Amino acid sequence: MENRIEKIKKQLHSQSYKLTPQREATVRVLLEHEEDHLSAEDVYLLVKEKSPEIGLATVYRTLELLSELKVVDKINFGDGVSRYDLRKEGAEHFHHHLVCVECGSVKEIEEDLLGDVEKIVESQWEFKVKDHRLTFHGICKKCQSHDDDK
Amino acid sequence: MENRIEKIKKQLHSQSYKLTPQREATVRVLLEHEEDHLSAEDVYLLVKEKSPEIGLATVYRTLELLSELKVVDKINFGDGVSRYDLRKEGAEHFHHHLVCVECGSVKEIEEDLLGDVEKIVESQWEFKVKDHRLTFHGICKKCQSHDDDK
DNA sequence: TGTCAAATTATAATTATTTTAATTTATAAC
DNA sequence: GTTATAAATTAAAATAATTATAATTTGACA
Repeated sequence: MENRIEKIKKQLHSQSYKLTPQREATVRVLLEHEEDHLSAEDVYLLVKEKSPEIGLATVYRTLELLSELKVVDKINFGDGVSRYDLRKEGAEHFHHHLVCVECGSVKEIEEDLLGDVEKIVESQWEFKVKDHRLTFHGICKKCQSHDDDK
Repeated sequence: MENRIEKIKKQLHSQSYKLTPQREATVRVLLEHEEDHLSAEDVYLLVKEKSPEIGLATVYRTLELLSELKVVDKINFGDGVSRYDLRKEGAEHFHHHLVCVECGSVKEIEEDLLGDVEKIVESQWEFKVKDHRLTFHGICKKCQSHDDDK
C-alpha cells in the first residue's frame, strides 16, 4: 500500500501538485475500498472518520484532480451520483462493469473485451478511440439463483 | 411520424397511461430531434415553443415514463445531465455512442457490436445481460483533420 | 524568517431533479 | 348529461450533488 501512495505522490509532484494530508487521506480511503464504487459523499464520510476536519469540497477537488491524472476513473451508473474507482496498477483501459438490476451490486471486469470492437470503430467510423465506458445491466449470478427459489 | 405517435399512444394505453397533450408535445419534440441528444432542459425549451404552458416537472415526468416504457433511453455522458434518446423502431439494443473530447459532438452507432462480448460475459461471469451502455471517448473525424492544420 | 503561491475551510451559490399540494382534466358510473 | 373518481398537470418549494467564493492556513524557498 505504501508504495502505491509513493507512486501517486510522484505522479502528483511530476505535475507540480502536492500530496497534502487531506489528499493522502483521500487516497488511503480509495485504496482501502478498491472493490467498491464509492460516491464523493461516501469517500467524504470515510475520510472524515480518520481526518474529521476535512471538507467536502476538498474531497471533490481531490477526486477531480486524481481523475485528471488518471489515478481514478469517474463513472456514472445513471443514478445521479458520480463514483470513483482507483485504476488498477498498470491498467491501460477503463474496466467494464456489470450492474445487477435486482440487487444493485456492481462487479468489475478487468479484462479488456473491447479490443476488436475498438478496431472496428477506428476503421469504420474514423474515430480515434481514447477511452471507453462499458456497462452491462442485467442479473447477477446470485440473483439468478434466488429467482429459482420462487 | 404520425404512425409512430400512434404506436407510442398504444404502448401507453396498454399500461393504462394516457397520451395527454403535454406528453404528445414532448414526444413530437423528441421525434423532430432524433439525431440530437437532448437534455431534459433542452426538451423543455423546445416543447415550450409550441406549448408554452407546459411545466418543467411534466417534461421530467414524461421523459421518466417514456424511459420506463423503453420508448426513450436515458443516458449520461458524465457531464452532469441526463440525456434522452428515442429508441429506433424495432431496435432491441441500446445503441453505442462516440463522444468527441475535442468538440463534444456525439455520434451514434446503431449496429450492435457487442454480440460476442455479451456471450463471453454471460458464460464467463454467469451474468444475464439485459442491456448495455457503451460509449467511446476519443477524437472524431472532423477534429482529426483540424488537428492536421496545426 | 518573511513572502508568495497553493491548498483548504466554511459557507454560499448553482444546477439538475424531485416532491408537494392545489388545481385541472379526463373517464366512467349513474 | 351530471357527478364522482382517479390521473395528470402546474407552480412552487425542497432536495441532492456539485462548484464557486472569500478568508484563512500551510508549506516551500529566497
